Amino acid sequence: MIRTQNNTTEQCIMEAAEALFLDKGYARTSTIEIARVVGCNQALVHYYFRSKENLFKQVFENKIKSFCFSLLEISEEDLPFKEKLEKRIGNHFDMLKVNSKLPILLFNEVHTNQDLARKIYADVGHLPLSIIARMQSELDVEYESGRICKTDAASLLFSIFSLNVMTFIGSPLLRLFAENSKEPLDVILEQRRAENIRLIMNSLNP
Amino acid sequence: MIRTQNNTTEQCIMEAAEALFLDKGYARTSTIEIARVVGCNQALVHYYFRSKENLFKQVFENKIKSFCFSLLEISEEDLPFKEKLEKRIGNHFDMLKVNSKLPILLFNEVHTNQDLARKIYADVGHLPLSIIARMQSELDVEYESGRICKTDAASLLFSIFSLNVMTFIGSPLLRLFAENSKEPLDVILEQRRAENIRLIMNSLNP
DNA sequence: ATACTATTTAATAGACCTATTAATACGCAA
DNA sequence: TTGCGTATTAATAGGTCTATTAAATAGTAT
Repeated sequence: MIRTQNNTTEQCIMEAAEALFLDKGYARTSTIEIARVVGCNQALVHYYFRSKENLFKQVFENKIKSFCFSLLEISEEDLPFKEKLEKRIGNHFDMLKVNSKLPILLFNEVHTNQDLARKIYADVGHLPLSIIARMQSELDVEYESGRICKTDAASLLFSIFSLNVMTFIGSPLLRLFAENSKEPLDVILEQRRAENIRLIMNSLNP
Repeated sequence: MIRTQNNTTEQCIMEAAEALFLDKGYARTSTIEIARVVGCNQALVHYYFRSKENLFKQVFENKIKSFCFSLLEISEEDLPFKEKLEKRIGNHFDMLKVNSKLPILLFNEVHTNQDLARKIYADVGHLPLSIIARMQSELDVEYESGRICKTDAASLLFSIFSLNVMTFIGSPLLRLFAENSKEPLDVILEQRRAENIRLIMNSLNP
């Protein structure tokens, strides 16, 4: 058996699986192909992970949570609200840039695979409530002191989420839309990052 | 053979295929299942459409174009720019609501299926340029007369597209985010529609 | 009715895939 | 070295899927 890293076989399988799932989606990825990439026998994939579905879950379990709620995590820094929010939006964007193929994979699975959707829901369905509430109280304070307009936290967060995530889900279209500028994708992404922040901050004006 | 409509068999197959592809994605949908839904022999699917891929293309060919560029179509009404834009954003949203499962299907196929991506690109890749240019000139006129801030058409259009499309791709999350309100999804969608328009219009302020 | 065409069916070849099983190789402690 | 647990392999059962073929049926024009 040939391994590329000095990782354990189990780790190698997870890494190969992650790359393939992200590239081709769940349905189009086979355990045979995962094994071929790792350079091991296909039975090993089942030896370590029992089933393809289980492998998928193990690979993405943690990523799912951080993907869904990285935006909601309260940064501990003690900055004025607006600056803190700008930072959060940017951080969220950067996190997505590093995992740019994750959103389309997860949303596709959730949409086409009822079972997985329920599983994820059970896992993380309870999280947003408390975090949104905390955000709401921050927003209320700002509103009271006249620095922003009255704002619903859930709605705001979903808007940020939409703008940032769609930059990566829509990257094929983004290329088309930005064809005028002939810029490399990286530059376009930087522009989107700035524009997303601007859009959101603008929307808070009293 | 049992048909539900008095449509031709060919139409029935296309309708069943559309519904199944939208529900379960391309990879998880089999020609066998399509035939089962229609109530005909599986060979008929190939008799009329030769291959599953071909069937997919025939079903979604037109929808792909209207999906990608419905936003760009210039409405002929002769309204002030801002009112026209508000209308366009709303129309785009409404079109998506009627085809709410289309975005995730198309983006997933484009991301996981290189061939299809190239095919679509060849089909529609040339469209945006001229239309964005027209939009840009409208924006420039508004800018010159001081009614909006300097605005890049492609960027604006992509933002609108992001907010509207993500409402439907992200509907599972939207439910979570909006769990506080306990509103039915339809009400939440109306809120998003209004909020998307507000966000964009706000971003144009000089 | 006859002949010809279009539609539909049954049957199946040929791939490929998941998961399991039984056998083999390996590493290491006693 | 022997023995034992872990890792790995080959082989394959059993399933599903796409696409094709040849035969049967329905429809229509003459």
